[in-house]
Amino acid sequence: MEKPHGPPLSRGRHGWSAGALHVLGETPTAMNVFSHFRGEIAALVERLSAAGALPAGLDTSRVTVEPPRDPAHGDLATNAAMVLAKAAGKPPRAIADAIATELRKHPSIEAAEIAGPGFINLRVRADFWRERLFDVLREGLAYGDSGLGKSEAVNVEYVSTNPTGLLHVGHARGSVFGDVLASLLAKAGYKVAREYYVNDAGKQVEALRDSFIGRLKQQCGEPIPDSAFGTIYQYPGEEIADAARAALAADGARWRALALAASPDAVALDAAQRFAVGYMMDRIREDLAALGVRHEVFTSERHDLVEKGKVDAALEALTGLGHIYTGVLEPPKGKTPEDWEPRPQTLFRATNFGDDVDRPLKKSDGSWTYFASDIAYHLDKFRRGFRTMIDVWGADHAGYVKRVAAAVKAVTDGAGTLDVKICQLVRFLDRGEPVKMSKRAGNVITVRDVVDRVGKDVMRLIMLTRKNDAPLDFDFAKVEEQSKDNPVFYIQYAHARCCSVFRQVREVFPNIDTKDSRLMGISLNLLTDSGELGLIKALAAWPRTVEAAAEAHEPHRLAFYLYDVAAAFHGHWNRGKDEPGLRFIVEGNEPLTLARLALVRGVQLVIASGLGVIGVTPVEEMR
RNA sequence: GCUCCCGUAGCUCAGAGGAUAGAGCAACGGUUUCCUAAACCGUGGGCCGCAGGUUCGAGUCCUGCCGGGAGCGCCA
Repeated sequence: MEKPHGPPLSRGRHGWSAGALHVLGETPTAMNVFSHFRGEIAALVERLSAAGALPAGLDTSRVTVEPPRDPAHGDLATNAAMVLAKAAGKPPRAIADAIATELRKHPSIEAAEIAGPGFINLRVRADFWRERLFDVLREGLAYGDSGLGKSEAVNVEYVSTNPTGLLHVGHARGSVFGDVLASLLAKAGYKVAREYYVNDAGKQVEALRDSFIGRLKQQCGEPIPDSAFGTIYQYPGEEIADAARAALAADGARWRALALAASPDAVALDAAQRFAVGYMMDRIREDLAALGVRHEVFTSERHDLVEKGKVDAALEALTGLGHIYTGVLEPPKGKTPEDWEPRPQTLFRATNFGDDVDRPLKKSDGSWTYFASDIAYHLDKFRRGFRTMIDVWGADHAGYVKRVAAAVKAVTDGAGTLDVKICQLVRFLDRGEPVKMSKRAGNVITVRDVVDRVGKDVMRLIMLTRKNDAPLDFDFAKVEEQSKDNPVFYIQYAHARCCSVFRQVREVFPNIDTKDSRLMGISLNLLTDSGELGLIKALAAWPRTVEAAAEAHEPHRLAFYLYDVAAAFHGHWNRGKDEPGLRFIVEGNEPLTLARLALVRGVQLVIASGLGVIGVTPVEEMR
């Protein structure tokens, strides 16, 4: 991603450890304050070693710099003294003393205090924080972009619902989660591929085809009752009737001939299947677009794997590695199915790679199992250059994680890693009452239904208000409420308030120039209030939040962060109600107003930047 | 029976191996009907399910239990 480079403003002006920073190779992207000072402290430890105050060759990899739990302790806390104590052969507090003494000489450090078992609490000078606000203004929406990923290729696969019906609400969470995770990783400097796996090879798509043909027959006048769909024909969904209508509208003669044929040949059947799958995928893509979810790669199980022989090839590879054998599985313990019979099967030695039992690769009719194509699919991703793969699945697939992770390990010979993110169920409620998920027989509530009702912004943000592996409540009454209890409203409102300040300032200062270029040229020394500095500190936490969320594959952290920033902003705004001197627009004092506008602009940019990753529109006005 | 996920304030949940564990709601007590936009300020509330272990340090990592949810040969 293109962004203006150039070192942070504090660099080089003072000369403290200027050389050491280069040794550490810190990237000149927007500063992650915490990793910045981690680097400073690591360099300092080296200098103390060189001077003989500490032993040489200390390992500083476990040194962390974090926000202290209690803000009263300062801006930053480091555990350096404690993690170095053992190797240095000195008590933590002695090391802390040495480090703190040096840190007090640092031009950006106002105070360094030793606390508890050997923490060093740092207070950073206000000037340093004010310069971080310039970082925000300079980088704009790109603030928070990170080089963390070092352009490493990562494949994120999400949604991947079967093309046998529409995208129902149950798929919304994984869709949003995957989409935002992909955006987040891109912001953190990874090269991301957004992928959808189309399961168009199994019996289910044949059943779709047959239901589609049934609908064709019905629409061509054959006496097939609606009750046949869901019984004789597997899929009852109205969308399959839509598909039939679309087919007849496009080429009536051709599809009528197929519908009325006594026994269609294989070519005709295949054409019907392709049409039905194509139609469903179009509808799914439309609904995903309405939700703002996009993919770059659609991999077809049938066309890209099976027909290209990649399933056979993958299984041959596994065989070559010695991970496949023929054997008989034990029945599942505790609950043996009625029709259980011991039978020799083609098995993958999953137990060698952390799974609990070996897994079958062939069905009794000799065809590959779904698991077999999944192995081929992940090998295919790996061969396309993705060592890191992330799959986003629904809770109902949780039991499948171990075997696929085992297969990835086996088939890539340990070189590929798979992280499966499981999204727990969403309970859709209205005023606390569960919402029925089926409208009438065979017609479930779709993602589109909900997006049409509440909008994509609400849908997306709410889906990130919980950790992926915790269940989530989606209450229609609550998410549409305009109050501070609604996180969507609360965050949007903070952004809208920022916009409102810029609109209103013209009434007081008709000719004021509030362009970023102007704001970057002013002095921020007038920002002295604790609320103002607190807001800047909140903004300065954005790069760290992006990096941490990306590393953990946890996009929900962005939503929580934005809520915190909004809370800090609303809190400061509210203080201005009682103390007019704290308001952003100060009549008769343009320099102060400009400094505060810079702060408002920073809040606006960071919220817009964060909402951008989440895929939510930052609104300029509440309505 | 086995596997995975969850268990943190009355409720819904945050919590990146660090200090005296946080937020919102609810409860309680006050303020305000202002116009800078949909309220604001404050208070109380906790064996972080239980028991061990690793660690200088565990809500966080490991093991075992207890409780809740999901899944469990060839479907996808």
